[in-house]
Amino acid sequence: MTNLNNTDNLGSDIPVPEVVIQRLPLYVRVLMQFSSAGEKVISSEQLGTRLQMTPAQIRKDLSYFGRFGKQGRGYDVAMLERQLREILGLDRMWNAAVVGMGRLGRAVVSYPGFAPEGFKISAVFDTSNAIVGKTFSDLRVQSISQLTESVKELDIKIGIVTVPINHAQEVIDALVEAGIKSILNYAPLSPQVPEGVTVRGIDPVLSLQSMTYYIR
Amino acid sequence: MTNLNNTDNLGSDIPVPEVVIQRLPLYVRVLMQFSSAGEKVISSEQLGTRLQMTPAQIRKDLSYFGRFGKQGRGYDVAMLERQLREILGLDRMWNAAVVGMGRLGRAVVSYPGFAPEGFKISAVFDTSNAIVGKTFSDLRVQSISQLTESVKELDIKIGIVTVPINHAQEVIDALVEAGIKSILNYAPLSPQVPEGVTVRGIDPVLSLQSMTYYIR
DNA sequence: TAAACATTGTGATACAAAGCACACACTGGT
DNA sequence: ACCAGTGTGTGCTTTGTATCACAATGTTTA
Repeated sequence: MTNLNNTDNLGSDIPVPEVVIQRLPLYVRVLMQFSSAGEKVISSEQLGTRLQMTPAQIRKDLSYFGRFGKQGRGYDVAMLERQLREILGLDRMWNAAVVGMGRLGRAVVSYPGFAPEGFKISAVFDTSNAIVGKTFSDLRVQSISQLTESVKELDIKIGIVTVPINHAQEVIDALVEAGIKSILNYAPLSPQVPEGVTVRGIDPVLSLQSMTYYIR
Repeated sequence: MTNLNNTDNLGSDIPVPEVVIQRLPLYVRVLMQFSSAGEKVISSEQLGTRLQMTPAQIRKDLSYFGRFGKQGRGYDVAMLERQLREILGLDRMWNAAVVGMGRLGRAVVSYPGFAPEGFKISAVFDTSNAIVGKTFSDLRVQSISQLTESVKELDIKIGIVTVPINHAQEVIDALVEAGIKSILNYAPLSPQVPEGVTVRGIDPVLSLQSMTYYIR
């Protein structure tokens, strides 16, 4: 143990490519699997096989954030998972609001996959008065006009859009207006958002439509 | 260079990048919007604004497949949509099988967005005997052991996986075994598949997990 | 303690995608 | 019939991403 004081180029401000960021959660997921299989250590090679990518790429990706491995050995599973979670901001809870309480919105609020990963749906909204006031999964549906207020009060940082396509853009505008910077969009359109706001689309039809190219 | 004999590189076999293929459905979507707004003609600039990308990129993408525009004018909306649909193989119907008839699977079969785009869910399966035999949306749940047979009989080309994570890999193996080359995977894992099989994951948690990086 | 082995971290290199910029082609007005 | 205006298609340049390949550093074995 000669020099562990590796404060190097970590503070450098070249931005990390977005593709890299998008891969980190995949690493976290595999690490969880290894962890629950009782493995203490993992190599870039093992990670690579699981994710069908080259070991080199994984090492490069990780090297953007620090030096987490040990030569001749690999990465400590628990430690690497902790580090990656911290980098991604997954070491805390995030409050989300769902807008659109139709069939899809109700499926989303009752989806059991969010909570274990630290995403809590703390408020739900709808544009239609017919639905406002009803309760789903212990959440009373609020009018969209109360969005800004609730966002502040409940410290909501994520918006999930499950309204029909014809209301999607206006709802997204409202979320942006309320200060939301991260939006998960289930509506089948490419919304217009100002710079600084991140939107990720969930769109099974788009996925299918690009797959058919390969089986034509 | 006075050679205008441009019969060229359209038949060339350099493969079209996958990113390009994935963008084509976005173009189709915007074209539909323009079409139903009564617009007859669209420019790469207009397309670009809608999709938040540069006009040049759109023109480049399209040029992989032919010359669809008219200088000084733009693209004929109806014609370009037809062309792109043909390229993507969207000028026909596709039969799909859903495997996993739990909460998620049932949501998927009753999702009204697939049919209008030519994706028909023609059979549904489950691994559990408790569910086999029941009927959802007019489809009788079959045992997974009948997969290969049904795939042939009903000309199923697409598999949609909605089983819990612990059964996902085996179900995907079964689909591959049955000759399926295109899989839409809702289970939160990166499955192992042989070369030649395309998998697209639908994974809201992954999307959220990479967004939090930017709001930390 | 030393030698054989394993695996990281990274500069250099190769490959891929995006954007620029302009010749060319079409349109519409006079 | 011409000219001004517009927007495509594409070669070239720039930017971005993935891979290679190896020195450095750790582990294991005897």
